[in-house]
Amino acid sequence: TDTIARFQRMRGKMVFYPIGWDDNGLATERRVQNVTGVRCDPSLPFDPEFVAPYNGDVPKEHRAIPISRPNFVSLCHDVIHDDEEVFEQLVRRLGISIDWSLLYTTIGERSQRTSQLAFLHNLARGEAYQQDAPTLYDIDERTAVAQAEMEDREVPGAYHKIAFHRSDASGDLLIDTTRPELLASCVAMVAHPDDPRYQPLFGTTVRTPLFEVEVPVLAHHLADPEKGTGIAMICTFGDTTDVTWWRELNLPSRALIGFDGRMATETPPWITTPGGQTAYEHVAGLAPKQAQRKIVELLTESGEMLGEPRAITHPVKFYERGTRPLEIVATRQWYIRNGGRDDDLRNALLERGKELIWHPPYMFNRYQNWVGGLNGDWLISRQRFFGVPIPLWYRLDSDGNPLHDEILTPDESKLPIDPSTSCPDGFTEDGRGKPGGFIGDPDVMDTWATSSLTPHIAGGWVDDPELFARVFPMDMRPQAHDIIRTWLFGSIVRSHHEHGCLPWRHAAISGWILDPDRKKMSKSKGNVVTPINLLEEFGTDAVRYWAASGRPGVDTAFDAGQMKIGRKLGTKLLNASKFVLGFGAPPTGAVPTAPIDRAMLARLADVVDESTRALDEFDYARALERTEAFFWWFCDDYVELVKGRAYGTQGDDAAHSARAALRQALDTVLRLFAPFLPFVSDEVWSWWHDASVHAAAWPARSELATTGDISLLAPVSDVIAAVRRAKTEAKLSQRAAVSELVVNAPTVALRAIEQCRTDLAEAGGIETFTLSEAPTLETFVRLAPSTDPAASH
RNA sequence: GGGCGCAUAGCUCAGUUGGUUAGAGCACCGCCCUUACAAGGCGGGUGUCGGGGGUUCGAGUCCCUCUGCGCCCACCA
Repeated sequence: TDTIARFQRMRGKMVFYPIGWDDNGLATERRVQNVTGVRCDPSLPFDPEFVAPYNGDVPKEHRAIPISRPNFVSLCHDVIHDDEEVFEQLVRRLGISIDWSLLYTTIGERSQRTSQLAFLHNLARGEAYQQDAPTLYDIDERTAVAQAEMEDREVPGAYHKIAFHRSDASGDLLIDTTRPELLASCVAMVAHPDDPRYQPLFGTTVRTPLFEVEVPVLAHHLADPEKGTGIAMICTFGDTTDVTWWRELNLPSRALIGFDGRMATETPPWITTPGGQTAYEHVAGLAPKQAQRKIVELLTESGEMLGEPRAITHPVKFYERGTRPLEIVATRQWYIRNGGRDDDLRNALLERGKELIWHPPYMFNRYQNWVGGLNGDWLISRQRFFGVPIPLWYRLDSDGNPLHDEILTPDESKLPIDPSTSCPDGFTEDGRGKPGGFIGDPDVMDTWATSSLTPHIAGGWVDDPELFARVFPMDMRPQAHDIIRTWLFGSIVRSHHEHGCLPWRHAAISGWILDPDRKKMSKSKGNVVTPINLLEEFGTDAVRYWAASGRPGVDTAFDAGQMKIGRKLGTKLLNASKFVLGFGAPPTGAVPTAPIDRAMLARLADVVDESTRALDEFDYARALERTEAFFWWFCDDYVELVKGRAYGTQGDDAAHSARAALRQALDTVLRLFAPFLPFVSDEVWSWWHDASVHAAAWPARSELATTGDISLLAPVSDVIAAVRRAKTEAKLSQRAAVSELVVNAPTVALRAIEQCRTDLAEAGGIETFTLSEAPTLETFVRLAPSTDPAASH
C-alpha cells in the first residue's frame, strides 16, 4: 500500500492515506482479561478507587476478578493505548508514509458517532431490524456471533444409535445422532418424503426414550436418506438444519440449553411422565458434554441405546476465536440486511462486486462465493462491553418489561451516546428501569459494523462534509484476502445502503505472510515472526524489498534470504551512487552523445514505462523486479564499460557524454526505487539534491534520450561476458590483458560492437581487437603471456 | 460436496496478449584484494516446465482431463 501511495504522490497526486487502529471488540476485552486478571460484571457498581491487580502474567486461578462495566471499559482504554503506541512506532519505522493527522480508532469518538449515525440511517430506511430468533451463540463469551465469524472445525464425535418407541407398539424406530444430550429437546422426527422405509410412518407419532414425549414423524426434503438411518430427530436446536425444519414445519420450541451453555435446571413442562421427569433430573444443570455422558449411561441402562457409540470426526461450527462449539439459543438481536434473505439485494450486492476492480481479478470469486452463500442477514449486536453501543432505548410497560417495538432513538446531533448513561428525549434518569419508563439497549455493535465504515470515519462523513465530498468514493481499498467476507463485504453493504455506490473503485488484495515452511502464522503454533527483529537485522529497506517482491494476492513465505538480497541492493545503490557522483556534475549543456550511452538511456526509458504501467495496475512486484534487473545490468556491464571514458581516457567530450548519461540514469533509477527503498534512495538523493526524492516527480520517458538503439546492448554485453569468461577460466585476474580479441558476428551485431569498440577495448584490456562478419556471434580471446605469479601482485 | 489458486533448476520464484536455444536470485564450486563496492566482483550446471490428450507452422503460455498441495465456502442427524 505504501509503495502505491508513494508512487502516486510522485506522480503529483494528493494522496489521502489514513490509518486506524481497530481496537474495539472482543479481542481487546480478552487481552484485558488476560493482562489484568479481571472480568466484566455489568451488575456491579462503578468503583472509582479500583486499580487492576496485575499487569501481565496473571496466575490462571486469578483470572476472573469481577469489576463493573465502567471500570472494565476504562481498563480496556489503558491497554489499547499502550499497544497502539507500540504499533505506531513499528509502522513509522517501516517508513509507511501515512498521514498521522488522520489517525482514528474504532472505539474513538468520531468512529462511534459515525457508526451510530449510519446505524440510525439503516434503521430509518428499514435496513436494520431486530428479531427474536434462534441464533448461533458462544456460551463461553456469552454473545451471539455472525456468520462471518464462524468457522468449521473437524472434531471427534460419535454416532449413537437410539431407539424411539412407536405408539402402536409395532417396534422401535432407530436413529443415529451425535448429540444424544439434546434428546429432551426433541420435537419431531424427519425423513425424506420419497423414502419408502419411512413413508408409512408419516403422520404417526413416536415416543422419545427416557423422557417419554410423543413426537410426530414428518417429511422434509432436507432429510438425507444416506445419512445415519435415514431418519433424524429434530431438536431445538442442535444445528442450523434443525432451525430450518423448526421454521418450515412449524414445530414448537423446546430449548433447554441456556445462555450459560447448561441444561435448564427445572424440568421442562413438556416432560409429563414421572419416568421422564426422573430422567431429566439427572441431566438438569449439566454442561452439554456432561449431559451427553449421563444420557448415554441412562440409555445404556434402559437398553434404548443399541451397541457402542461409533467414533467419527465431523465438522462442527465454532466461533473463530472460541474453544467450545457454538450452541443455538433463541435471543433478540439486531440485524442489517445484506442480501442473505433477499435475492434482489443479494443480486445488487453481487453487481457491486462486479463493478469493483479487483487486483488480482480472481479474488472476485471469493466475494461471489461468499455473497452467494449467505444464509441470513448480518447479525450486528453483541452481548459485550467494549464496543460502540447500539444507540437506542425501549419503553417499559406498566410492569416494567421492555416493549421492544417501541424504540426510542436519540437526536443525531447528540451522537455518540451510551444509552446506559444518557436518557431519551422526554425522559429523565428517574424513568430508567421503572414501569412506564425506559431502558437502554444493553448491547454493543459488532466491530465490523464500525470497521465497515472506515471510509466514512477517515473521510470525515460526520464532521467534515467538504473533505468527504473530495475523497469519497475512494480509489483503493488495501487488505488481505481473508477479510473479503467481513471488511470488504461489510463496507460495500454499508456504502450501498447509504450512498448507492461502491466505497472505492479498486480493491488491492494482498496475501498472507507465511512462516518459512509456508504455514499460516498463529500464536497457538508458536511460529509467529514479529517484524521488529528483522528490521534491526536487515534494515527497513531490506524488509520492504522482501515484502514488495511478493506478488499481489499471493501468500509469501517469510524469507530472510530475500531480505539479504534487499540489503545488498541498498548497499549497491550507495556504492554506485558514490561512484557516479564522484565525477562531479558535467558541464552545463553536456548531453549523452555516445551510442552506447544513448542506448542505455533508451533501455531505461522502457523500464520507466514498464514500471509505471505495473504500478498503475497495482503490480508493485513487477515494477520492482524490472527496475532491479536494469540496475544490476547497469552496474555490471554499462558502468564497467564506460568507466575509463568517464575518467577522461577518450577526451573531454567523450567523458562528458558518459558522465551525463551516468547522472541521468542514477537520477531516474533513484526515483524508480524511491517507493520501495525509501531510506537509501532518499539518502543518496540528498547527496546532490536539496528536496527529498519523495517530493520529486516520478520519472517520465520524455526526460531520457529515447532515440538510442537498444539493440546495441546485447552484443556488447555478450562480448564483455566472453572476455570475462576467458580470464576466469584461465584463472587470471579481470585486470589481465588480452593480447588479441577476435569477434565474428552478423552485420547488425558487428555494427553495435564497432560503435563501442573503444570502450570495450578499455574495459577488457584488449590490445588487438579484430572484427569480422559471420552468421553467428563467436569470440576468440587470446590472453597476454602469463607473467610471474609473484609479480602479479 | 462447491469454488478458487498453485505445480518451472536442490530452494524461493520470474516468464505480460502463443514466437529464436526456458530465465533470475539463493545455495554450492572455482577464481579475483580491481581505483564505487571483499558486508564486494567475475565465472560455472542442473530442467521429462506435475502426468496424459488436443488446437496450432509453433505451447511453459490456449483448451480438455487426471494427480498432488493450499486456501475459501458449505446442511453438526
